[in-house]
Amino acid sequence: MNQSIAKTDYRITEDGWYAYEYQRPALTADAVIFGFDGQALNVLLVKRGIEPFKGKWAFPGGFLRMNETIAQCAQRELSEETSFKEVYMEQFGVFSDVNRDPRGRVITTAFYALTPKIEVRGADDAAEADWFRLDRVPALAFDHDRILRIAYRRLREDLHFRPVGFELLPETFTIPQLQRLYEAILDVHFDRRNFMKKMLSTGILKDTGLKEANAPHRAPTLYRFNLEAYHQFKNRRNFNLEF
Amino acid sequence: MNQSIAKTDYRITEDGWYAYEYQRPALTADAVIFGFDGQALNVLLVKRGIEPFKGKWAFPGGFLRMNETIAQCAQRELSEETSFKEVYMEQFGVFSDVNRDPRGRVITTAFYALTPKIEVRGADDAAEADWFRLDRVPALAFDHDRILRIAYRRLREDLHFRPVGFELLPETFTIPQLQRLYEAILDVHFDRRNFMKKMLSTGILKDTGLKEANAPHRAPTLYRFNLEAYHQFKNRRNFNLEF
DNA sequence: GCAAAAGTGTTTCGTTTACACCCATGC
DNA sequence: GCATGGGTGTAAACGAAACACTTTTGC
Repeated sequence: MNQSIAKTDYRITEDGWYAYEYQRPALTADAVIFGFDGQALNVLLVKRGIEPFKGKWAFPGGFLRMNETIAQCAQRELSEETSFKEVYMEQFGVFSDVNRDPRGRVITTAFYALTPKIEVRGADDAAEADWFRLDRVPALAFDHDRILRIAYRRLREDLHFRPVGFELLPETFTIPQLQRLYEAILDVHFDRRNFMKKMLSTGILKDTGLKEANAPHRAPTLYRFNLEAYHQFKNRRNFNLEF
Repeated sequence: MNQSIAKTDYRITEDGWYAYEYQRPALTADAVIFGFDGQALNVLLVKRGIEPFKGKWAFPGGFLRMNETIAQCAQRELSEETSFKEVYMEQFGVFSDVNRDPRGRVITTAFYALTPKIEVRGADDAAEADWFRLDRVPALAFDHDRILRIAYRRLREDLHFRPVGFELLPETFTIPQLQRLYEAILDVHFDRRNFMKKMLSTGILKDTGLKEANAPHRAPTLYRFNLEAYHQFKNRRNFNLEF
Protein backbone atom coordinates (compact mmCIF):
# COMPACT_ATOMS: atom_id res chain seq x y z
CA MET A 1 0.00 0.00 0.00
CA ASN A 2 1.86 3.02 -1.15
CA GLN A 3 0.72 6.32 0.20
CA SER A 4 0.87 9.36 -1.95
CA ILE A 5 3.89 11.59 -1.86
CA ALA A 6 3.62 14.28 0.73
CA LYS A 7 4.43 17.18 -1.53
CA THR A 8 4.95 17.55 -5.22
CA ASP A 9 8.45 18.43 -6.21
CA TYR A 10 7.66 19.06 -9.89
CA ARG A 11 5.59 21.25 -12.15
CA ILE A 12 3.74 20.02 -15.20
CA THR A 13 4.52 21.87 -18.41
CA GLU A 14 1.96 22.81 -21.04
CA ASP A 15 2.72 19.71 -23.07
CA GLY A 16 2.55 17.44 -20.07
CA TRP A 17 6.22 17.01 -19.21
CA TYR A 18 7.52 17.09 -15.67
CA ALA A 19 9.75 20.02 -14.77
CA TYR A 20 12.20 19.98 -11.87
CA GLU A 21 14.42 22.72 -10.48
CA TYR A 22 17.57 20.61 -10.89
CA GLN A 23 18.59 17.94 -13.33
CA ARG A 24 17.72 14.42 -12.35
CA PRO A 25 18.88 11.05 -13.54
CA ALA A 26 16.40 8.43 -14.70
CA LEU A 27 16.29 5.36 -12.46
CA THR A 28 15.90 1.77 -13.56
CA ALA A 29 16.05 -1.67 -12.00
CA ASP A 30 17.60 -4.69 -13.72
CA ALA A 31 17.14 -8.32 -12.77
CA VAL A 32 19.90 -10.88 -13.27
CA ILE A 33 18.07 -14.20 -13.06
CA PHE A 34 20.20 -17.29 -12.74
CA GLY A 35 18.84 -20.70 -13.58
CA PHE A 36 20.36 -24.15 -13.37
CA ASP A 37 19.54 -26.95 -15.81
CA GLY A 38 21.41 -29.77 -14.11
CA GLN A 39 24.63 -29.15 -15.97
CA ALA A 40 25.45 -25.48 -16.29
CA LEU A 41 24.46 -22.16 -14.86
CA ASN A 42 22.24 -20.06 -17.12
CA VAL A 43 21.12 -16.48 -17.14
CA LEU A 44 17.82 -15.11 -18.37
CA LEU A 45 17.99 -12.44 -21.06
CA VAL A 46 15.46 -10.56 -23.14
CA LYS A 47 16.01 -9.25 -26.62
CA ARG A 48 15.55 -5.52 -26.89
CA GLY A 49 12.75 -4.56 -29.23
CA ILE A 50 13.53 -0.86 -29.34
CA GLU A 51 16.50 1.45 -29.58
CA PRO A 52 19.00 1.86 -28.09
CA PHE A 53 20.66 -1.53 -28.56
CA LYS A 54 17.67 -2.82 -30.50
CA GLY A 55 18.15 -6.51 -31.20
CA LYS A 56 20.77 -6.91 -28.47
CA TRP A 57 20.19 -9.04 -25.42
CA ALA A 58 19.84 -7.45 -21.99
CA PHE A 59 18.50 -8.17 -18.52
CA PRO A 60 14.82 -7.73 -17.86
CA GLY A 61 14.43 -4.30 -16.34
CA GLY A 62 13.04 -0.87 -16.80
CA PHE A 63 12.15 2.50 -15.39
CA LEU A 64 10.99 3.12 -11.87
CA ARG A 65 7.45 4.32 -11.32
CA MET A 66 6.67 6.86 -8.69
CA ASN A 67 4.50 4.58 -6.59
CA GLU A 68 6.88 1.66 -6.17
CA THR A 69 10.18 0.90 -4.50
CA ILE A 70 13.15 -0.09 -6.58
CA ALA A 71 12.71 -3.73 -5.53
CA GLN A 72 9.07 -3.68 -6.61
CA CYS A 73 10.18 -2.17 -9.90
CA ALA A 74 12.56 -5.06 -10.52
CA GLN A 75 9.78 -7.57 -9.78
CA ARG A 76 7.29 -5.80 -11.99
CA GLU A 77 9.63 -5.47 -14.94
CA LEU A 78 10.60 -9.10 -14.65
CA SER A 79 7.03 -10.33 -14.74
CA GLU A 80 6.09 -7.88 -17.47
CA GLU A 81 8.89 -8.94 -19.76
CA THR A 82 8.98 -12.66 -19.05
CA SER A 83 6.60 -15.30 -17.78
CA PHE A 84 8.14 -15.19 -14.31
CA LYS A 85 6.10 -14.81 -11.20
CA GLU A 86 7.60 -13.71 -7.90
CA VAL A 87 11.15 -14.63 -7.06
CA TYR A 88 13.24 -13.46 -4.17
CA MET A 89 15.78 -10.93 -5.37
CA GLU A 90 18.89 -9.65 -3.73
CA GLN A 91 20.15 -6.15 -4.45
CA PHE A 92 23.82 -6.18 -5.28
CA GLY A 93 24.79 -2.82 -6.67
CA VAL A 94 24.08 0.53 -8.19
CA PHE A 95 25.59 1.29 -11.56
CA SER A 96 25.92 4.98 -12.16
CA ASP A 97 28.64 5.64 -14.72
CA VAL A 98 27.88 8.90 -16.39
CA ASN A 99 27.76 7.47 -19.89
CA ARG A 100 26.39 4.01 -19.32
CA ASP A 101 23.22 4.73 -21.29
CA PRO A 102 23.09 6.59 -24.61
CA ARG A 103 19.65 7.97 -23.80
CA GLY A 104 21.09 10.22 -21.13
CA ARG A 105 21.78 9.91 -17.45
CA VAL A 106 20.30 6.58 -16.41
CA ILE A 107 21.24 4.87 -13.18
CA THR A 108 20.32 1.30 -12.45
CA THR A 109 19.98 -0.79 -9.34
CA ALA A 110 20.81 -4.39 -10.06
CA PHE A 111 19.25 -7.41 -8.40
CA TYR A 112 20.00 -11.04 -8.71
CA ALA A 113 17.74 -14.01 -8.18
CA LEU A 114 17.98 -17.78 -8.44
CA THR A 115 15.32 -20.07 -9.87
CA PRO A 116 15.01 -23.47 -11.42
CA LYS A 117 15.49 -23.17 -15.17
CA ILE A 118 11.88 -23.36 -16.20
CA GLU A 119 10.57 -22.55 -19.63
CA VAL A 120 10.24 -18.86 -20.23
CA ARG A 121 8.58 -16.87 -22.92
CA GLY A 122 8.54 -13.22 -23.78
CA ALA A 123 5.63 -11.07 -22.73
CA ASP A 124 4.16 -11.05 -26.22
CA ASP A 125 4.97 -12.70 -29.52
CA ALA A 126 7.28 -9.94 -30.59
CA ALA A 127 9.35 -10.08 -27.42
CA GLU A 128 11.91 -12.79 -26.92
CA ALA A 129 13.21 -14.10 -23.65
CA ASP A 130 15.64 -16.97 -23.30
CA TRP A 131 18.19 -18.67 -21.12
CA PHE A 132 21.88 -18.53 -22.00
CA ARG A 133 24.61 -20.69 -20.56
CA LEU A 134 26.97 -18.46 -18.67
CA ASP A 135 29.85 -19.41 -20.94
CA ARG A 136 27.81 -18.62 -24.05
CA VAL A 137 26.37 -15.23 -23.25
CA PRO A 138 26.52 -12.87 -26.23
CA ALA A 139 27.70 -9.27 -25.97
CA LEU A 140 25.00 -7.48 -24.03
CA ALA A 141 23.37 -4.07 -24.23
CA PHE A 142 24.49 -1.14 -22.07
CA ASP A 143 26.99 -2.12 -19.36
CA HIS A 144 25.18 -5.38 -18.75
CA ASP A 145 28.31 -7.45 -19.40
CA ARG A 146 29.91 -5.79 -16.44
CA ILE A 147 26.79 -6.14 -14.32
CA LEU A 148 26.69 -9.85 -15.14
CA ARG A 149 30.29 -10.37 -14.06
CA ILE A 150 29.61 -8.64 -10.78
CA ALA A 151 26.37 -10.55 -10.24
CA TYR A 152 28.13 -13.85 -10.82
CA ARG A 153 30.94 -12.95 -8.45
CA ARG A 154 28.38 -12.01 -5.83
CA LEU A 155 26.51 -15.27 -6.36
CA ARG A 156 29.69 -17.27 -5.81
CA GLU A 157 30.48 -15.34 -2.64
CA ASP A 158 26.97 -15.77 -1.28
CA LEU A 159 27.01 -19.48 -2.06
CA HIS A 160 29.93 -19.96 0.33
CA PHE A 161 28.04 -18.59 3.25
CA ARG A 162 24.40 -19.15 2.62
CA PRO A 163 22.43 -22.07 1.33
CA VAL A 164 21.21 -20.13 -1.68
CA GLY A 165 21.86 -23.03 -3.99
CA PHE A 166 18.55 -24.72 -3.24
CA GLU A 167 16.66 -21.89 -4.87
CA LEU A 168 18.12 -23.01 -8.18
CA LEU A 169 16.63 -26.48 -7.99
CA PRO A 170 13.13 -27.85 -8.34
CA GLU A 171 11.13 -28.59 -5.22
CA THR A 172 12.55 -32.04 -4.85
CA PHE A 173 16.09 -32.79 -5.90
CA THR A 174 18.89 -35.24 -5.34
CA ILE A 175 22.17 -34.65 -3.57
CA PRO A 176 24.20 -35.40 -6.70
CA GLN A 177 22.17 -32.69 -8.45
CA LEU A 178 22.95 -30.29 -5.65
CA GLN A 179 26.62 -31.17 -5.88
CA ARG A 180 26.68 -30.57 -9.64
CA LEU A 181 25.14 -27.20 -8.96
CA TYR A 182 27.80 -26.23 -6.43
CA GLU A 183 30.52 -27.46 -8.73
CA ALA A 184 29.11 -25.56 -11.70
CA ILE A 185 28.82 -22.29 -9.82
CA LEU A 186 32.11 -22.46 -7.99
CA ASP A 187 34.00 -24.26 -10.74
CA VAL A 188 35.56 -26.77 -8.39
CA HIS A 189 35.22 -30.46 -7.61
CA PHE A 190 34.12 -31.97 -4.33
CA ASP A 191 34.47 -35.42 -2.91
CA ARG A 192 31.03 -37.05 -3.08
CA ARG A 193 31.14 -38.54 0.39
CA ASN A 194 32.25 -35.35 2.07
CA PHE A 195 29.72 -33.29 0.20
CA MET A 196 26.86 -35.53 1.20
CA LYS A 197 28.00 -35.67 4.80
CA LYS A 198 28.22 -31.92 5.09
CA MET A 199 24.90 -31.24 3.44
CA LEU A 200 23.08 -33.81 5.56
CA SER A 201 24.76 -32.54 8.71
CA THR A 202 23.19 -29.12 8.22
CA GLY A 203 19.73 -30.57 8.70
CA ILE A 204 18.24 -28.41 6.00
CA LEU A 205 17.58 -31.37 3.73
CA LYS A 206 14.54 -33.54 4.31
CA ASP A 207 14.49 -37.05 2.91
CA THR A 208 11.28 -37.59 0.97
CA GLY A 209 11.72 -41.34 0.99
CA LEU A 210 11.21 -41.29 -2.76
CA LYS A 211 13.63 -42.13 -5.51
CA GLU A 212 14.08 -40.19 -8.66
CA ALA A 213 11.97 -41.63 -11.49
CA ASN A 214 13.49 -42.55 -14.83
CA ALA A 215 16.98 -42.64 -13.44
CA PRO A 216 19.40 -44.12 -15.99
CA HIS A 217 21.17 -46.17 -13.33
CA ARG A 218 20.67 -46.59 -9.64
CA ALA A 219 17.91 -44.15 -8.72
CA PRO A 220 19.12 -41.43 -6.34
CA THR A 221 17.07 -40.34 -3.33
CA LEU A 222 14.91 -37.25 -3.60
CA TYR A 223 15.26 -34.63 -0.93
CA ARG A 224 13.23 -31.60 -0.10
CA PHE A 225 14.24 -28.38 1.39
CA ASN A 226 13.45 -27.97 5.10
CA LEU A 227 12.26 -24.41 5.35
CA GLU A 228 12.17 -24.09 9.15
CA ALA A 229 15.63 -25.55 9.55
CA TYR A 230 16.82 -23.26 6.80
CA HIS A 231 15.73 -20.17 8.67
CA GLN A 232 17.38 -21.25 11.88
CA PHE A 233 20.45 -22.09 9.93
CA LYS A 234 20.57 -18.75 8.13
CA ASN A 235 20.56 -16.87 11.39
CA ARG A 236 23.18 -19.02 13.01
CA ARG A 237 26.41 -17.26 13.71
CA ASN A 238 29.71 -18.91 12.93
CA PHE A 239 28.34 -21.39 10.53
CA ASN A 240 28.89 -21.33 6.85
CA LEU A 241 28.57 -23.63 3.91
CA GLU A 242 32.08 -23.12 2.74
CA PHE A 243 33.76 -26.08 1.10
CA MET B 1 37.42 12.58 -16.42
CA ASN B 2 33.72 12.55 -17.11
CA GLN B 3 32.68 12.82 -20.70
CA SER B 4 29.56 14.70 -21.59
CA ILE B 5 26.30 12.86 -21.92
CA ALA B 6 25.67 11.65 -25.41
CA LYS B 7 22.24 13.11 -25.83
CA THR B 8 20.11 15.42 -23.74
CA ASP B 9 17.07 13.80 -22.30
CA TYR B 10 15.52 17.02 -20.99
CA ARG B 11 14.22 20.38 -22.12
CA ILE B 12 14.85 23.62 -20.30
CA THR B 13 11.74 25.59 -19.43
CA GLU B 14 11.45 29.37 -19.65
CA ASP B 15 12.31 29.80 -16.00
CA GLY B 16 15.26 27.48 -16.19
CA TRP B 17 13.81 24.26 -14.84
CA TYR B 18 14.50 20.87 -16.37
CA ALA B 19 11.56 19.15 -17.99
CA TYR B 20 11.38 15.40 -18.59
CA GLU B 21 8.80 13.31 -20.36
CA TYR B 22 8.27 11.09 -17.32
CA GLN B 23 8.49 11.68 -13.60
CA ARG B 24 11.86 11.06 -12.05
CA PRO B 25 13.03 10.60 -8.51
CA ALA B 26 15.79 12.72 -7.05
CA LEU B 27 18.91 10.75 -6.22
CA THR B 28 21.18 11.23 -3.22
CA ALA B 29 24.15 9.48 -1.62
CA ASP B 30 24.61 9.15 2.14
CA ALA B 31 27.79 8.22 3.98
CA VAL B 32 27.73 6.26 7.22
CA ILE B 33 31.19 6.86 8.68
CA PHE B 34 32.21 4.66 11.59
CA GLY B 35 35.01 5.67 13.91
CA PHE B 36 36.59 3.90 16.87
CA ASP B 37 37.96 5.72 19.91
CA GLY B 38 39.55 2.79 21.70
CA GLN B 39 36.43 1.93 23.65
CA ALA B 40 33.28 2.18 21.57
CA LEU B 41 32.18 2.41 18.01
CA ASN B 42 31.08 5.88 16.90
CA VAL B 43 29.26 7.23 13.92
CA LEU B 44 29.72 10.61 12.27
CA LEU B 45 26.63 12.79 11.99
CA VAL B 46 25.94 16.31 10.80
CA LYS B 47 23.21 18.57 12.10
CA ARG B 48 20.80 19.67 9.43
CA GLY B 49 20.79 23.43 8.92
CA ILE B 50 17.73 23.54 6.70
CA GLU B 51 14.31 21.99 6.43
CA PRO B 52 13.19 19.29 6.34
CA PHE B 53 14.35 17.92 9.71
CA LYS B 54 16.18 21.18 10.46
CA GLY B 55 18.14 20.76 13.68
CA LYS B 56 18.06 16.95 13.48
CA TRP B 57 21.14 14.85 12.99
CA ALA B 58 21.69 12.96 9.77
CA PHE B 59 24.44 11.35 7.73
CA PRO B 60 26.59 13.50 5.49
CA GLY B 61 25.10 13.25 2.04
CA GLY B 62 23.31 15.08 -0.71
CA PHE B 63 22.11 15.23 -4.24
CA LEU B 64 23.82 13.66 -7.19
CA ARG B 65 25.30 15.92 -9.84
CA MET B 66 25.09 15.01 -13.48
CA ASN B 67 28.83 14.66 -13.98
CA GLU B 68 29.63 12.26 -11.15
CA THR B 69 28.95 8.68 -10.19
CA ILE B 70 27.02 7.92 -7.06
CA ALA B 71 30.25 6.94 -5.28
CA GLN B 72 31.88 10.23 -6.24
CA CYS B 73 28.81 11.99 -4.94
CA ALA B 74 29.16 10.33 -1.55
CA GLN B 75 32.83 11.35 -1.38
CA ARG B 76 32.12 14.91 -2.39
CA GLU B 77 29.28 15.41 0.04
CA LEU B 78 31.34 13.96 2.85
CA SER B 79 34.25 16.31 2.27
CA GLU B 80 31.95 19.27 1.72
CA GLU B 81 30.09 18.77 4.95
CA THR B 82 32.91 17.61 7.19
CA SER B 83 36.67 17.96 7.34
CA PHE B 84 37.14 14.48 5.93
CA LYS B 85 39.40 13.76 3.03
CA GLU B 86 39.15 10.56 0.99
CA VAL B 87 38.08 7.38 2.64
CA TYR B 88 37.26 4.08 1.04
CA MET B 89 33.54 3.58 0.99
CA GLU B 90 31.52 0.46 0.45
CA GLN B 91 28.07 0.64 -1.07
CA PHE B 92 25.57 -1.32 0.97
CA GLY B 93 22.09 -0.48 -0.17
CA VAL B 94 19.53 1.60 -1.97
CA PHE B 95 16.69 3.03 0.06
CA SER B 96 13.69 3.81 -2.05
CA ASP B 97 10.57 3.81 0.10
CA VAL B 98 8.04 6.04 -1.57
CA ASN B 99 7.61 8.38 1.38
CA ARG B 100 11.05 8.34 2.92
CA ASP B 101 11.61 12.06 2.20
CA PRO B 102 8.96 14.74 2.73
CA ARG B 103 10.34 16.78 -0.16
CA GLY B 104 9.10 14.26 -2.68
CA ARG B 105 10.46 11.14 -4.26
CA VAL B 106 14.07 10.93 -3.12
CA ILE B 107 16.08 7.74 -3.38
CA THR B 108 19.40 7.33 -1.65
CA THR B 109 22.35 5.03 -2.11
CA ALA B 110 24.06 4.40 1.20
CA PHE B 111 27.78 3.84 1.71
CA TYR B 112 29.72 2.96 4.78
CA ALA B 113 33.31 3.69 5.61
CA LEU B 114 35.67 3.12 8.52
CA THR B 115 38.19 5.61 9.86
CA PRO B 116 40.07 6.35 13.03
CA LYS B 117 38.00 8.70 15.17
CA ILE B 118 39.81 11.91 14.37
CA GLU B 119 38.55 15.37 15.21
CA VAL B 120 35.94 16.59 12.78
CA ARG B 121 34.39 19.94 12.25
CA GLY B 122 31.52 21.16 10.15
CA ALA B 123 32.16 22.78 6.80
CA ASP B 124 31.50 26.26 8.17
CA ASP B 125 30.77 27.73 11.57
CA ALA B 126 27.06 27.27 11.20
CA ALA B 127 27.33 23.60 10.33
CA GLU B 128 27.94 21.07 13.05
CA ALA B 129 29.49 17.66 12.65
CA ASP B 130 30.20 15.28 15.50
CA TRP B 131 30.79 11.70 16.53
CA PHE B 132 28.16 9.78 18.46
CA ARG B 133 28.67 6.54 20.30
CA LEU B 134 26.53 3.93 18.64
CA ASP B 135 24.54 3.38 21.82
CA ARG B 136 23.88 7.10 22.17
CA VAL B 137 22.73 8.08 18.73
CA PRO B 138 19.74 10.44 18.83
CA ALA B 139 16.68 10.01 16.62
CA LEU B 140 17.84 10.80 13.12
CA ALA B 141 16.35 12.61 10.15
CA PHE B 142 14.58 10.77 7.32
CA ASP B 143 14.94 6.99 7.52
CA HIS B 144 18.50 7.29 8.71
CA ASP B 145 17.85 5.25 11.86
CA ARG B 146 17.01 2.32 9.65
CA ILE B 147 19.97 2.96 7.38
CA LEU B 148 22.25 3.01 10.41
CA ARG B 149 20.96 -0.32 11.67
CA ILE B 150 21.55 -1.89 8.31
CA ALA B 151 25.00 -0.33 7.97
CA TYR B 152 26.00 -1.66 11.37
CA ARG B 153 24.75 -5.13 10.55
CA ARG B 154 26.69 -5.05 7.32
CA LEU B 155 29.83 -3.88 9.12
CA ARG B 156 29.60 -6.81 11.53
CA GLU B 157 29.14 -9.26 8.70
CA ASP B 158 32.07 -7.85 6.76
CA LEU B 159 34.27 -7.92 9.85
CA HIS B 160 33.92 -11.67 10.01
CA PHE B 161 35.31 -12.20 6.57
CA ARG B 162 37.57 -9.32 5.79
CA PRO B 163 40.17 -7.49 7.80
CA VAL B 164 38.27 -4.24 7.65
CA GLY B 165 38.93 -3.53 11.30
CA PHE B 166 42.33 -2.01 10.68
CA GLU B 167 40.77 0.89 8.85
CA LEU B 168 39.30 2.01 12.14
CA LEU B 169 42.64 2.36 13.89
CA PRO B 170 45.50 4.84 13.63
CA GLU B 171 48.51 3.94 11.54
CA THR B 172 50.22 2.11 14.35
CA PHE B 173 48.21 0.26 16.91
CA THR B 174 48.51 -2.48 19.48
CA ILE B 175 46.95 -5.92 19.39
CA PRO B 176 44.94 -5.29 22.55
CA GLN B 177 43.51 -2.19 20.82
CA LEU B 178 42.59 -4.30 17.85
CA GLN B 179 40.95 -6.84 20.10
CA ARG B 180 38.90 -4.18 21.89
CA LEU B 181 37.77 -3.02 18.49
CA TYR B 182 36.61 -6.47 17.43
CA GLU B 183 34.92 -6.97 20.75
CA ALA B 184 33.16 -3.61 20.55
CA ILE B 185 31.86 -4.19 17.05
CA LEU B 186 30.83 -7.80 17.46
CA ASP B 187 29.81 -7.49 21.11
CA VAL B 188 31.64 -10.62 22.16
CA HIS B 189 34.73 -11.54 24.17
CA PHE B 190 37.81 -13.29 22.84
CA ASP B 191 40.59 -15.09 24.62
CA ARG B 192 43.65 -12.83 24.42
CA ARG B 193 46.07 -15.61 23.49
CA ASN B 194 43.90 -17.01 20.74
CA PHE B 195 43.17 -13.59 19.35
CA MET B 196 46.82 -12.66 19.16
CA LYS B 197 47.78 -16.00 17.65
CA LYS B 198 45.17 -15.73 14.94
CA MET B 199 45.96 -12.16 14.05
CA LEU B 200 49.69 -12.76 13.88
CA SER B 201 49.17 -15.93 11.83
CA THR B 202 47.52 -13.92 9.06
CA GLY B 203 50.76 -12.07 8.41
CA ILE B 204 48.99 -8.80 7.83
CA LEU B 205 50.46 -7.25 10.96
CA LYS B 206 53.99 -5.88 10.91
CA ASP B 207 55.85 -5.43 14.19
CA THR B 208 57.26 -1.91 14.35
CA GLY B 209 59.63 -2.84 17.19
CA LEU B 210 58.26 0.11 19.11
CA LYS B 211 56.25 0.20 22.29
CA GLU B 212 53.31 2.40 22.94
CA ALA B 213 54.33 5.61 24.72
CA ASN B 214 52.61 6.69 27.94
CA ALA B 215 51.26 3.27 28.63
CA PRO B 216 49.80 3.11 32.14
CA HIS B 217 51.26 -0.33 32.77
CA ARG B 218 53.43 -2.64 30.74
CA ALA B 219 53.74 -0.96 27.34
CA PRO B 220 52.21 -2.97 24.52
CA THR B 221 53.95 -3.43 21.17
CA LEU B 222 52.97 -1.23 18.28
CA TYR B 223 52.09 -2.91 15.01
CA ARG B 224 51.54 -1.58 11.56
CA PHE B 225 49.33 -2.80 8.82
CA ASN B 226 51.09 -4.76 6.06
CA LEU B 227 49.44 -3.51 2.90
CA GLU B 228 50.87 -6.04 0.46
CA ALA B 229 50.03 -8.98 2.66
CA TYR B 230 46.58 -7.50 3.14
CA HIS B 231 45.88 -7.52 -0.55
CA GLN B 232 47.02 -11.09 -1.00
CA PHE B 233 44.97 -12.00 1.98
CA LYS B 234 41.83 -10.29 0.74
CA ASN B 235 41.92 -12.24 -2.48
CA ARG B 236 42.52 -15.57 -0.86
CA ARG B 237 39.65 -17.97 -1.15
CA ASN B 238 38.60 -20.05 1.79
CA PHE B 239 40.11 -17.86 4.40
CA ASN B 240 38.19 -15.74 6.77
CA LEU B 241 38.75 -13.85 9.94
CA GLU B 242 35.88 -15.39 11.70
CA PHE B 243 36.21 -15.87 15.44
C1' DG C 1 54.80 -4.60 47.01
C1' DC C 2 50.66 -4.53 44.71
C1' DA C 3 47.44 -3.61 41.05
C1' DA C 4 46.74 -3.66 36.12
C1' DA C 5 47.43 -5.02 31.69
C1' DA C 6 50.78 -7.51 28.27
C1' DG C 7 52.89 -11.47 26.79
C1' DT C 8 53.54 -16.49 26.09
C1' DG C 9 52.60 -22.52 25.03
C1' DT C 10 50.26 -26.65 25.36
C1' DT C 11 46.44 -29.80 25.37
C1' DT C 12 41.83 -31.01 23.93
C1' DC C 13 38.34 -31.19 20.82
C1' DG C 14 35.80 -30.91 16.69
C1' DT C 15 35.84 -30.31 11.77
C1' DT C 16 37.72 -31.09 7.41
C1' DT C 17 39.99 -33.90 4.30
C1' DA C 18 41.47 -37.99 2.01
C1' DC C 19 40.44 -42.28 0.50
C1' DA C 20 38.03 -47.53 -1.55
C1' DC C 21 34.56 -50.66 -1.91
C1' DC C 22 29.78 -52.34 -2.62
C1' DC C 23 25.04 -51.59 -4.68
C1' DA C 24 21.29 -50.83 -7.92
C1' DT C 25 19.84 -50.24 -12.56
C1' DG C 26 19.72 -50.24 -17.79
C1' DC C 27 21.51 -52.05 -21.68
C1' DG D 1 27.75 -59.20 -17.22
C1' DC D 2 29.32 -54.83 -17.54
C1' DA D 3 29.14 -49.95 -17.46
C1' DT D 4 27.35 -46.05 -14.95
C1' DG D 5 26.53 -43.48 -11.22
C1' DG D 6 24.70 -43.79 -6.05
C1' DG D 7 25.57 -44.84 -1.47
C1' DT D 8 28.46 -45.63 2.78
C1' DG D 9 32.68 -45.41 6.99
C1' DT D 10 37.15 -44.53 8.91
C1' DA D 11 41.65 -42.62 9.82
C1' DA D 12 44.84 -38.59 9.60
C1' DA D 13 45.56 -33.75 9.68
C1' DC D 14 44.40 -29.41 10.83
C1' DG D 15 42.49 -25.46 13.03
C1' DA D 16 39.80 -23.70 17.00
C1' DA D 17 39.11 -23.40 21.79
C1' DA D 18 40.25 -23.77 26.52
C1' DC D 19 43.26 -22.76 29.89
C1' DA D 20 47.42 -20.27 34.01
C1' DC D 21 51.39 -18.21 34.97
C1' DT D 22 55.10 -14.70 34.36
C1' DT D 23 56.53 -9.89 33.06
C1' DT D 24 56.50 -4.96 33.08
C1' DT D 25 55.16 -0.59 34.78
C1' DG D 26 53.00 3.08 37.74
C1' DC D 27 51.60 4.16 42.07
